[in-house]
Amino acid sequence: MDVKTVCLGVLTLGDASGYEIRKSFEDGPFRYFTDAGFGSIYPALSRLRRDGLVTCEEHAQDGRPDKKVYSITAEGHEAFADALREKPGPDKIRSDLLFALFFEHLLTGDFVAAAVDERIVWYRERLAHLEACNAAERGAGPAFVNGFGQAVYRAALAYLEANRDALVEAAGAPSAARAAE
Amino acid sequence: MDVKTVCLGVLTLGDASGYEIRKSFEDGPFRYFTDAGFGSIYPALSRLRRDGLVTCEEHAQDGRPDKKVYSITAEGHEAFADALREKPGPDKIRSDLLFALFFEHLLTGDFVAAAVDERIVWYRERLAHLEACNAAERGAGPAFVNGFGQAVYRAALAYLEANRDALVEAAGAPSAARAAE
DNA sequence: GGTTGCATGTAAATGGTTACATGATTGT
DNA sequence: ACAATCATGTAACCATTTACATGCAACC
Repeated sequence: MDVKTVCLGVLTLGDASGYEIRKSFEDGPFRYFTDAGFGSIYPALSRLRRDGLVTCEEHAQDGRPDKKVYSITAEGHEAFADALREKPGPDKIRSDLLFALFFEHLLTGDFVAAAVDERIVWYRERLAHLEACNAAERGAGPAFVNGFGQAVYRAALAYLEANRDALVEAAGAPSAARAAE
Repeated sequence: MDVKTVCLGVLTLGDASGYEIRKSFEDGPFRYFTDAGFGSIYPALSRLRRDGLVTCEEHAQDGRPDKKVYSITAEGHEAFADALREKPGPDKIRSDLLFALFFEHLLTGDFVAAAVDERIVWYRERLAHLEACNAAERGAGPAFVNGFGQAVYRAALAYLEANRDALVEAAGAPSAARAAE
C-alpha cells in the first residue's frame, strides 16, 4: 500500500494533521501495514491536496508552526474506495532475521541464541499490544485484521520458542563452551 | 534485505548466472525473502563485481548472449558474513488485502467473499509448496526457515477459514441477496 | 542541560519497478 | 503463428528513506 492510500484511509476515520497520521502509524492499527515517516507523509499529503482528494485547514498556534488539519473530500472517498477494490497483491513476510538464520552455518550459537531470544521478546510485546487493542469495538473489519495479526504472531512466537534450542545447538556455541570450561 | 546481499547469499550456495539467481527467487527458498526482477539483479551483480565481491566468467553460447556465471570471492564471503551479523530489522507482514478488509464497511459482501476465498487458495498453494520442499536435507538453517514459514502460513490459513463467514456477513451481501430473491 | 514531544517541511541519495531492446530455440 | 524459455542489459521513472533545517515547551 502506498503512503497516499494509507493516508486517505486514516482520514476516512477522521480529520488529522500529518503529525497525527504519523503517530497513528506508530501506535494504531496501521502499524502493521506501514512504517512511513514524515519524509513520505508530508509530500503525500501535498499531492493529495493538489489532486483535490483532501482539503487542508490551518490552525494557528503559538510558538509552533501552524497545525495543518486535513480532511478527505468526496473525490477522496471515491478514490479510496476505488483503491480498496483493486486486486490486492500477495501477502508478504519480510524477515532479515530469517534470512540470516537460513545461513546458520556461517553464524555462532551465541549470535543465533541472542538474535532469536530478542525476537521472542519482540513478538511477545507485539502480541500483548494487539491483545490490548480491543479492536472489536471498532467494527468487524478492524476486529478481523487484529485477529489475523494475533493468529500470525502467536504462531511465529510458538515456533521460535519451540525450535530455538535445536537451532542454537546446530550452530554450535564456541564462546559459550569456552566460558563453561 | 537488499538485492546485493541476497545475491551474495545465493552465490554462497554455488556459482550462478543472473538468470539463475532470478529463477531461485521464483522457486527456491528465497521466494519468501525477495521478489527482485532482472532490473535489480543485473545492476546488483555489476556492482558486486566492481567491488570485488564476486568474479564473473563468460561462457559462450550459440544463438544466445554469453552466459555470465558469477562466483563469490573471499572478500564476498567476508562481506556477506558481516551483513548477516548486522542487527536484523523487525519482521514485517505486508498485506494489501488485510488493509482493504480493515475498511470492510466500504466493501460489499461479494467482494470480501471473493477476495478472502482467493487468498485461502493462495495460502494453501504456498503451504503445499513449503511442505514439498524437504528443507531438512539442506541443513538446520533452511529447515528452521521452512518450518517458520509453514507455521505462519498455517496460522494465517486457519484464521481466514475460521473467520471468513463472519466477515462476509458483516459486510452485507447486496447482490447475493438480490440473486437469492 | 538534555531529552522528549509537538509541528512542519525540503533535498539528496538510495533502491526498485517497469518498460524497452535484442534474438534464437522449443513446444503448442 | 504464438507463447514460453533462455539470456542479457539499459533507461526512465517512481517511491521511500535519511539527513538536514527550524524552534518552542515541558519534564527530568
